[in-house]
Amino acid sequence: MEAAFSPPDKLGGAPDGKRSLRVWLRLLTCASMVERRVAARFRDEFDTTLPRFDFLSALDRAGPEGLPLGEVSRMLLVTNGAVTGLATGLKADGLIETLETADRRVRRVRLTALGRARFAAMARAHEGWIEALFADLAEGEAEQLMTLLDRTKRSLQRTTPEELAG
Amino acid sequence: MEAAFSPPDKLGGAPDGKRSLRVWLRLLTCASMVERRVAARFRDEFDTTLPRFDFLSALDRAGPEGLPLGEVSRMLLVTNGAVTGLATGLKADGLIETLETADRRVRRVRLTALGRARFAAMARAHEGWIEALFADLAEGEAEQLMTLLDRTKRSLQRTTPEELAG
DNA sequence: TGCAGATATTTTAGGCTTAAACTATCTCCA
DNA sequence: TGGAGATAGTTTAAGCCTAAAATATCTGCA
Repeated sequence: MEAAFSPPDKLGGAPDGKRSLRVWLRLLTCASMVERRVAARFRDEFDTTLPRFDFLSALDRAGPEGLPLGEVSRMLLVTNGAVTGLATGLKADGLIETLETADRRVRRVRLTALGRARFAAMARAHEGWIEALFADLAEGEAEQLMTLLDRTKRSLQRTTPEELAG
Repeated sequence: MEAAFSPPDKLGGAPDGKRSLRVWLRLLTCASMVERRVAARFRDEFDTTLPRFDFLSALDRAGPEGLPLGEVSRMLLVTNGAVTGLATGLKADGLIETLETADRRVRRVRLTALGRARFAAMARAHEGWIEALFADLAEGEAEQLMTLLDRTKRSLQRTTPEELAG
């Protein structure tokens, strides 16, 4: 349906590649800034890290059933290896526990009571930080941004690794 | 970059905090996806990494004057320690060289001829990847996104760490 | 039934990052 | 002039990430 490449486009001034590049750099800068600040807060106020928070968040949503590590891996967009390490640490801290499963290859984990409590406090704080960071965006702007980011995400998903080859 | 967790999604009557959270998660997801794909390309086609490319890119813009490591650190938004390590590796590969400076605390570096050549090839490829990844965004959408990201960046900068305290 | 291939996780090796402590050098002013 | 404090960079300890190899277990089919 759609060409996998864009022809040279001299119509509007800057060529397409440059414009995409500028969008990407701004996107990256914003993401880095937020991440850095949030990570600092998590460290200072909860003595924890963002990946650990993300892990707990996934389990919080999953409820008492818990989740297999592979599922967590897919949700967090990180490799199995990374998840294994996080799970080890969180278990050592008593925030998660392992469940018995029929398939013994699978390691299904869920929050402990302590884990739930800790996560609730962190999530509340986290929401406040994000709200403060994005406070200058008007409601309409936020909606617009969200829509454009959705379109961006779809563009990224459509572009398979093979198409990118060159 | 870090993976996203997804908050419960209550469309419509969501309070501000939730909307900011959703914007942030989409932003993070997009940034992570691009970063992952670009990193894979750099590894497969040039046997290098994104941070190294970013370092070379900063030096390329700087020209024959080069840059002090501290300046690079500020441009890349990473700590001095990270920059020291990257510089060590790039120098070992013959891509950068150190310049004499009056202030002997300062280590000013610039691209070698080899570094310039390698960077040029990588930059060309990089631009193509980014263009392909964002290809589905119409010209107007890209402009709009850029504007909104600028506003976002300003909101982030306005929000000092102190204000974030809770 | 039994084995080949699929699947889930862990391990390993190597790179990046941070914060904080440390070294070297410079600047300023009493 | 000489030392206190600022500044630039390096080192260290610890955490996260990846890709790829290794383990363990399961499943399907001849």
